[in-house]
Amino acid sequence: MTFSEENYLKTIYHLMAVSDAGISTNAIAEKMETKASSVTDMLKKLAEKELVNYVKYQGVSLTEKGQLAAKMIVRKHRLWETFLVEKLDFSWDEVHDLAEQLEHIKSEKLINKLDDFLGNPTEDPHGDAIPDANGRITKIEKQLLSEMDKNRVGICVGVKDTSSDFLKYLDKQEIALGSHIEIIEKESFDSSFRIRVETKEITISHKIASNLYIK
Amino acid sequence: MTFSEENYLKTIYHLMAVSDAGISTNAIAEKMETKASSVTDMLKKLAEKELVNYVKYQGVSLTEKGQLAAKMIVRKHRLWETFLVEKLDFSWDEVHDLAEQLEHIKSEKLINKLDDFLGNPTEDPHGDAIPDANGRITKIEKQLLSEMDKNRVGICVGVKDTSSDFLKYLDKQEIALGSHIEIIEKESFDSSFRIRVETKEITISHKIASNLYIK
DNA sequence: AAATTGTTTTAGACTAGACTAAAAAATATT
DNA sequence: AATATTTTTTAGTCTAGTCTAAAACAATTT
Ligand SMILES: [Mn+2]
Ligand SMILES: [Mn+2]
Ligand SMILES: [Mn+2]
Ligand SMILES: [Mn+2]
Repeated sequence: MTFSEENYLKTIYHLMAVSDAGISTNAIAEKMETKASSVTDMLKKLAEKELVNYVKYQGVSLTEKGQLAAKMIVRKHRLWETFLVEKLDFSWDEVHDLAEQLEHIKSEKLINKLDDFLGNPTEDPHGDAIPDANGRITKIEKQLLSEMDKNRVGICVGVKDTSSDFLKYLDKQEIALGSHIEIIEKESFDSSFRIRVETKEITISHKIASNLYIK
Repeated sequence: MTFSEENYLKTIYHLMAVSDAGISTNAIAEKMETKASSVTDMLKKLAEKELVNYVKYQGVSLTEKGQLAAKMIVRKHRLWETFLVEKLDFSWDEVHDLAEQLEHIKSEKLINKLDDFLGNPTEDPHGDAIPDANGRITKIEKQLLSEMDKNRVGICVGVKDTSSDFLKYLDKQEIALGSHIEIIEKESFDSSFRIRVETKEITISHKIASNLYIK
């Protein structure tokens, strides 16, 4: 499988996690910053290889085979991110682009040894689940901070937006995975939140709150 | 720089280490298992980018810029090999092909952090020197076992042939980097060697002896 | 139901990197 | 010095992956 094929599979996989319906050509093109015509070409090729179910004009979905292949790429991506943060001391906002390269290294043995070396982690530095060697995923029940009520407490276990900008903002506010969070007040006017992070009280916008997962 | 360009640079670099003269198109083609015409095309492109000195029909050599670029690829290759053996517990005959992939990951920061993580090694698992971040190489004086006289003793510090077959043979004979070697006898008839490896006495062919570096 | 708008596919072109076959240049042999 | 052989380059073709522009189809509005 080529780099490009792998990137398409991964994109379709991520889009399927959001909407259950058939994934549209345009949605893929937009996410990959490419043109719809390029997507159509690739979908034909992936369909030929039985990695996707593709019917002209009706969007696309992964086959079982395609799903497993996609999961293996996601597995590699998240294990490499974990390696970079845990072992090489990168910060969580730096690792995504590197993992985009590393996820294409072809070797089952390598990734399984890396998995062992890291102690078989179940989540990556952004709180996202790492599929195991068989593609199995242990889901963690978590909730967006924006959907929680006043006075609730919990632990920050993940981020929805993993952009460098957002992660740096969280660093500045000293919000990290594992941080203890308490909802002090919800401002109905602008939907902002007054929260306590560990011992410190801060105000965050609704946008921030809707990108933080709490358990 | 593309994967392919990097592979050509690396090949030219390795060929230059052997012969000082201009590297021939055919030599590159043979080493890369490609066709001479493909090589010519690429040499033009690399010359355009000022990575090689190329004059039609007269072979090619690396420019300063090309040399540094090649050294950085070799650096990455050897650091990744070291990582695989030291940290992930691969054996020395398994890592080359993986490093061929990993050497193309683009990030100075990553490779320098990896270097630190490994304790800034100066040699890879095959005894080959690892260039530092500036491309500097600490040469180790070493000698082919085949060029040593009877009764000489030393330590095995490297292998010339790094093929999986040869390395597996060495494993079988319990010859490793660091092994104490003593030359007991040189058979003039077939140029074979009777040697002591640590405490064990064995006979090795001339071909084997000419692929072992001793210090 | 027809017309408009938006989406998707097709057709055709381009680039990188490979190949084969033929031409040109260099080298070796007589 | 002329001829034969080998090496290298050129010319032209192919594939993967991308793009633009046009055509086909689907969805929405009137
Ligand atoms: Mn990521
Ligand atoms: Mn992640
Ligand atoms: Mn190697
Ligand atoms: Mn090596």
